[in-house]
Amino acid sequence: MSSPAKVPGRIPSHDSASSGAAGAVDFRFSDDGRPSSLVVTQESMFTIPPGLSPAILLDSPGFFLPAQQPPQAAHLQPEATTTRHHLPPPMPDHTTTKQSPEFSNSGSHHSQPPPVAADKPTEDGYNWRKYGQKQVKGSEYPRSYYKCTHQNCPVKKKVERNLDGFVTEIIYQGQHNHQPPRSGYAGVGTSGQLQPENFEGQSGNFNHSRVDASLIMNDDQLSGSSDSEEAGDDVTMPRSKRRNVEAEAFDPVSSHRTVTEPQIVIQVTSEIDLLDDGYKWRKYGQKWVYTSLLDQILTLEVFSHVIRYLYKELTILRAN
DNA sequence: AGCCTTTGACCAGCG
DNA sequence: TCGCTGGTCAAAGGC
Repeated sequence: MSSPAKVPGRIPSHDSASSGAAGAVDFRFSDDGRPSSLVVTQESMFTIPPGLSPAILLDSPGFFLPAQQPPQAAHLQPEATTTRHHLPPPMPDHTTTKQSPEFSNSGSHHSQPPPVAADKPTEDGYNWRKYGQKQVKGSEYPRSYYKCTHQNCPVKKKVERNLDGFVTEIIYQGQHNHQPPRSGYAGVGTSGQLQPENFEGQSGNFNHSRVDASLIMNDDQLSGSSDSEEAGDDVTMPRSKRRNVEAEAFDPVSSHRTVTEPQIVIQVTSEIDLLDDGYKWRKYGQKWVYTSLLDQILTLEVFSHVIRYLYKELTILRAN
């Protein structure tokens, strides 16, 4: 990536004005004007599949990956009252005794959930091997270096976590030349990796059987906000400031309170029965749930809004 | 046994 | 050339 132009942007996610944290993504462009990389901040909300180029993402309705999302049958929950337990919990760092906010307040009477694997790379569907860690100048937190463990895969990523284990920044480099291992997310195992193939060809497949998307959006973000500027009015906010705002939005106290505003929760199925949310679960039943055609249409509608919003925002930013 | 993390050393780019 | 810095290597140890 040579002399990239860094363009800040935001992914509309939770109602950041209330309690949700906004995922943020910086698109970087190479000299020829083509998107070259993504920098994702506050990763605990969204994980951008590292194998996808920004250009591909814009064409792909299913590019949001939950960092840790319990697999569920696809469904919509309009007017639902939800708590932030829907949020993928951040991954605590074992080197600190502090509990992540999500754990420390997730139900005051819950027993302490077992700590997630130490310094575990983000659960974005790929397996990573940490090959270094360093305290970089100008950064408050140590930076960890990961390589994709797939054979001959050139993808690397740099992850910065704060003392609570929250990912404060993640930078992907390169493109995967393979599909994510189907056997599960990072940390689940390394077996079952697929043979290298053109992953890009699959990127737009909305019905891909992996967990392809999980969005939690409020009504404003669904009802035409993509046509207004309000959703992106802080697009020009400096990244550092934006990060501070996001940090505030992730305040442990506020993030746990019950949210009463109408929300629509979209969760797309996963093949795996991995409920890696920090708690231990015992499965006591299984049942086929048929998603109605209406639900599927609504799901596509939501993603359509998101993609249009992102594309528009990107276009505006590039024009400036 | 195999894979992973840790961590000090080493390397390369830059001013 | 030297020092600084970010990135990578690789041995050691853990799981």
